[in-house]
Amino acid sequence: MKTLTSGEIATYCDVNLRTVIRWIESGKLKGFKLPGRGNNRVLVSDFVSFLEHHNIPIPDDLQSEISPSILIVDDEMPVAKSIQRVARRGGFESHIATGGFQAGIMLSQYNSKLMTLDLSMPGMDGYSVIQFVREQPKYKNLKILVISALDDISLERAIDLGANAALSKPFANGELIETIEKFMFE
Amino acid sequence: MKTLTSGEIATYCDVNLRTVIRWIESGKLKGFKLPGRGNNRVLVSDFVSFLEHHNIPIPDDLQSEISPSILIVDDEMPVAKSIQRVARRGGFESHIATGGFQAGIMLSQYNSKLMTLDLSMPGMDGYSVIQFVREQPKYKNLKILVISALDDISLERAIDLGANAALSKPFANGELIETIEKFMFE
DNA sequence: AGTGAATGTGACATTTGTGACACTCTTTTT
DNA sequence: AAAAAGAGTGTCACAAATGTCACATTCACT
Repeated sequence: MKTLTSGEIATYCDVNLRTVIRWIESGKLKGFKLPGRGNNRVLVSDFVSFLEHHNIPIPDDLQSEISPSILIVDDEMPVAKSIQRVARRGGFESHIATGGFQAGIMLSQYNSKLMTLDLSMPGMDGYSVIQFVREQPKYKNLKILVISALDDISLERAIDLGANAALSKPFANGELIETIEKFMFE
Repeated sequence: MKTLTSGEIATYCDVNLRTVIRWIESGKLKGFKLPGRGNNRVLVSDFVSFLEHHNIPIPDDLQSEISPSILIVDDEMPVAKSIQRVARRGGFESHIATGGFQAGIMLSQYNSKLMTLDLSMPGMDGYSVIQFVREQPKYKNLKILVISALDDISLERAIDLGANAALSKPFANGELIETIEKFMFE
């Protein structure tokens, strides 16, 4: 149930804020007003259907809202598959990347909403991945779920660097699906 | 997601606004309409490809939108920097990625026309990178220039997998700039 | 509580879309 | 060769949509 402000919509549509407010007032764009002074909010789903209805291109970072997917980054295929199974049972689409390069490409391709990340992949520094992603404004909404066999200190460091949560491996399926759902439903 | 109005395009093309609207309506120029009375907007990228398609010179201030750049993938910063120096002297913009993940993200972020790739980065298999990129239709026009200290057999294998050229390290600057220019100018 | 950024509002300035028609150039017809 | 037809573009006036600006208010932080 994520919402957008009039200003955000103005940015997305490359249009003046004044115009967005007029759209909402005239009913062209469905929205609602906050109690305060009547600041506007628009449901992402309403905004997306508004865009579709007018053939306006949909920004990349909203793509992940309408068809949210999970990117599973793990070099051990069996582990990745088992994560994927849990995700699928929860009804989520997911993709597997077994290397850093593939992960980068796929992340931008699918605009995933959530990325599960193995910290200790050979030759790939999970920390620097977290750090790098967090420097990119494009992925500010990406949720990062660290899944690692390392100790708690390491997990905490990952959180400090910007991961949204961390699970120690091996993980309990119940715990995993719970965490996934938390992030996928925002 | 920067967009242009019909008026701006009219100015760029030194043409009447009426004409621009007709282009859009007839489908010659891709665009979309705002909800209000149907004011037109055109994505900069669509406009640029429209210009290219009709051999119309591209205005300077749009040049930056498409200016092709080079992505330098090498974990050794000094080597990467030296490649970058050569590229800069040739007048090419370039970016450096020191890890696979960063390379993947940057490749999609910048409009890279050429990627230089070190085959033997710790924990990152250059071959699988080539293979993966070549499977992606999105990057079918990306030129891959392998720069590696490995033997000729390895370089040949890279070519077989889809690299466009290979240089052995250490490389001669003259040779490098020559190769870069060959690919950057198509 | 306080402070900077974001939002809403009104009045006003600009830009844009539309329709009808004129102009130019090329192609087709006579 | 002259005339006619056609396609593409420019011009004009007007209405509608959008942008701009200043300012008050509220929001989202510390």
